[in-house]
Amino acid sequence: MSPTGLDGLSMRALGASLGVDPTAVYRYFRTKDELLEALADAVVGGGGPHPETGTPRQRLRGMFANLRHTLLANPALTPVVVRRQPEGEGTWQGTENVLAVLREAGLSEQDTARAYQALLNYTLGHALLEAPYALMSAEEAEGIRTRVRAGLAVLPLDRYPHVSAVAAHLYTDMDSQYLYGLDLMLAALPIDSD
Amino acid sequence: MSPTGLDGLSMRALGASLGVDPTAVYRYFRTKDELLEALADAVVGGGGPHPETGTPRQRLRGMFANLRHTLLANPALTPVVVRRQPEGEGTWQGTENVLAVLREAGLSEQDTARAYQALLNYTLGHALLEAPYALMSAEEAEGIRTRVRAGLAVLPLDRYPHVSAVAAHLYTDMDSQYLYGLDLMLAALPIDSD
DNA sequence: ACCTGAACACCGTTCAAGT
DNA sequence: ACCTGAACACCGTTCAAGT
Repeated sequence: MSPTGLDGLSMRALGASLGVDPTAVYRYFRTKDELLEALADAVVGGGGPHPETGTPRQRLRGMFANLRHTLLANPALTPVVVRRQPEGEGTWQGTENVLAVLREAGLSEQDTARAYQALLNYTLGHALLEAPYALMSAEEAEGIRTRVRAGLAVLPLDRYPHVSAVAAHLYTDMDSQYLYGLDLMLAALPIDSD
Repeated sequence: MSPTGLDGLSMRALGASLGVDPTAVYRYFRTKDELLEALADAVVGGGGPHPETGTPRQRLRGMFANLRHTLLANPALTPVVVRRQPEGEGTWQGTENVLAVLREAGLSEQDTARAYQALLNYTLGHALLEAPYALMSAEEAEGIRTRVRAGLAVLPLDRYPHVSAVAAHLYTDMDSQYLYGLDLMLAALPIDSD
């Protein structure tokens, strides 16, 4: 099995694919980590003011689904982007946008901060969790989920009745799993009803 | 900086600390991954039937807070445990317990599966996210959070008014961040009121 | 100014050889 | 049955030397 993700990016492999000595890269980046940070910055870079429409909940839903999409656009870089300390235009603009929606929906400063953090941590954590799957082919990922469901369905019925009963509904696609959890959080936010 | 977490566990380092040739370990484990799986199994092992008390929400809260605690008890192993395919007594018993509470609280099979998945993904993702912090000293982790908050508070007020306003409430301790998000999800579950 | 190539201090893993 | 030690194919990184 050839290495995937970040393991596949070695300074030697990079040099080879550039047709250059592996150590030549050190003229431009002091360490491999610095190179990865630069790549992570490029991934995040895009975010403009991005005005979403609809109810507060719909706008928040769009913003975080969008963040998840950005994080998973280059799954090999997902861990690097997620662990990056928050900094840069894009990050701050994104934070400001979310906080504005929460605040204008009637949440207190405390609740705004807590809700933002909860939604952010959920999205970052979920991206970390699914990055390895995003790195494989769709068939490969589906194969794994199918195998897990089959394993669950075959458990002794007398000891694990509920697991057997709902096994077919578990380990579905990651998109709907993410959105279901996101909607739970959004539904519980103390947003003014109008 | 000496390597931390899994990077610190090399076959050579392991051999040295056992006072034995590095390759001797290969008599007992075929690969390093197999060794790590065995360690992950040991981490998960404990879970008995574990009857919690209180309302459904309280019981679910306890169960997932408990799972997070188990996952972070050995932060270096958190990624290994989280990515492990579900298997073994402990895992299945834990799943059965959660599903039972959800089902008995009046959720449909579909909703039971989806709610379980959402709570599980949130907890696994959050553990992945905070494992690096659990690996450092409490002072070190607090130092990082303080620095991030300070960075946020110092942003230009006219462009990021909401960020500046709530900066002091962001990046607090991980325990309350986790519990706040967990409570949001639990609050939104369609549980029978009695 | 930029690239090369040898070298250092590491990895995981294999395998013939020792006891 | 268990351990050793050399070896293979890798890493990230440094640095003197070349152009």
